[in-house]
Amino acid sequence: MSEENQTLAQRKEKAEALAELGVKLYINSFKPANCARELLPKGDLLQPQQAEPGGAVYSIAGRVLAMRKFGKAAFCTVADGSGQIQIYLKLDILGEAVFETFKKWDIGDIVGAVGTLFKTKVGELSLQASEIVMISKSLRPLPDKWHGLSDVETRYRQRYVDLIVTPETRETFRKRVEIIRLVREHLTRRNFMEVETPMMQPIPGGATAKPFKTHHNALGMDLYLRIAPELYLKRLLVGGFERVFEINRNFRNEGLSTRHNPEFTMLEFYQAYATYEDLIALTEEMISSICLAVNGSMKITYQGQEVDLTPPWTKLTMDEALLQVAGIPAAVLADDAQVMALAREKGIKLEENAGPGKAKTELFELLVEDRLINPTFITRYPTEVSPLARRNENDPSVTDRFELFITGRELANGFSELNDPRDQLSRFEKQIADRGDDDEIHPELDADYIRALEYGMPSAAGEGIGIDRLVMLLTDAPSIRDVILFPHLKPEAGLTADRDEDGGQ
RNA sequence: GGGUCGUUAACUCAGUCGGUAGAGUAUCUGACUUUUAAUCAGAGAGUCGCGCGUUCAAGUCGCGCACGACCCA
Repeated sequence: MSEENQTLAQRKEKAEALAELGVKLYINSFKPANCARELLPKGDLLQPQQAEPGGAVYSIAGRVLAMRKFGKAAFCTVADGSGQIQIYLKLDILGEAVFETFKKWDIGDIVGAVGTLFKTKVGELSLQASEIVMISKSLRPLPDKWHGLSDVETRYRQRYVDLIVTPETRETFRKRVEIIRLVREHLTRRNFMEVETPMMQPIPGGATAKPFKTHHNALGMDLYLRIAPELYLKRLLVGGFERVFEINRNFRNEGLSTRHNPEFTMLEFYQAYATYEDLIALTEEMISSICLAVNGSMKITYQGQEVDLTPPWTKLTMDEALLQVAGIPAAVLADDAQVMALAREKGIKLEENAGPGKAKTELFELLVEDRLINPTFITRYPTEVSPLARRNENDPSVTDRFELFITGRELANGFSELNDPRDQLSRFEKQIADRGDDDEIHPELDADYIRALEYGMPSAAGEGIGIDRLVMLLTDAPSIRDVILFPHLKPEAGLTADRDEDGGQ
């Protein structure tokens, strides 16, 4: 014990002292009948220093966040899941013995109180406790009540502490839950059915990314954590489920950044007999209405930038974007050789087999993406970079595909689906032939997917929306780690469980 | 992978030219029965991220490492 920090040692002593007074430290018999949010409005009916007429008895439970002690009386700010309420403890009412146990309370303890309501002379509704209980004794001190917890590493590693002391963090994750609920509701109302497809796949398909590899012992085979659910969802279209969606984790074995976490949440949805234009309309309506529901306005601020999500949103073809936003002359865009030359001139490294489609896409990423602050759909993506999208009827070099950009970031990607098994097979084969030196990316031929298409997949359109990025946008979060409860970090050095000889129960 | 910055008490942070480690909050003791960043008086609390080096002397200078943040690839 002597090796620990002082506070931890002192609290353990207090815990022992309480135990000697006959107070149990970790009970599960107290069930609060009320919560802060429910009681607080009752204060509107009271004048300062007035007790609630009728003297109804309420009970609450929560964590002590602050204490103001006066020798023979005290105020405690207690937080439960719904909010905060103050309890008032008085020697006269509780009696010597109980008040003595209260003196061993600490900030951070989870306690229960039973009592009546009154308003203090400064006008704060308070529960005057007639009974108090210790529900769970806290052994570690909470961060500074005024400055809070600002060390981001601790906020990510010990999210539980962050959630206790940072209201903004609680708010962000409540919003996240609400956003996902609204997405689900939006699609369900339109007769989409929510499904679950494999997270472990023998062939990681549906995107180009490095997968995580794992091994199934009983089957004696390698499996990959999915990089996308796309090919399974489209198998369901073949099966006759005409509108499906999945909100779940994808895994990509790549770098971490403020926009990338190795596991992230993706919405994918597929609608039979629809085109990418239908999905553009759906996306615009869904995201703008969710923003309105969550933020009370379609005009928001993201990291100091004004963003207006009021529909209709801008729609530009990739060529139009390159012309209007990047100022690349139409004559250059129309000439494959000039496009390739321009890309090289801008320092873009193109693989030997890369064509003008790849070059345009790279130029777009370099010169246009960052500048698309208000929502913008970019359409007519080159076929070369869209292995799963349907070719445009009039121009087979581009696909019926779009991506959505907001605050310079890709938020959604959708297209009319390729359902011709012959075209799909040849594009898979090209993808495999073009595989670079990178052994970690495995474009493998998913023969079963081709077989599924051979049974006939209805015409359809499908889309993926990055949920984490959507939540970042709508909660004004600068980093993806701020919208993921437990983001990935390297293990903490030197962390061991405290195994004090008498610390356990 | 590269660059920049950071790591000092439980939390938030100071620490000058290299010369005994500081504050506020929290904690502990005492006073205080309507406070709310309660107040007043007193006290305790440090592996200065880790290691090596330079020096009579290192939180401070140098090198390496760990972890984190941001930027770049």
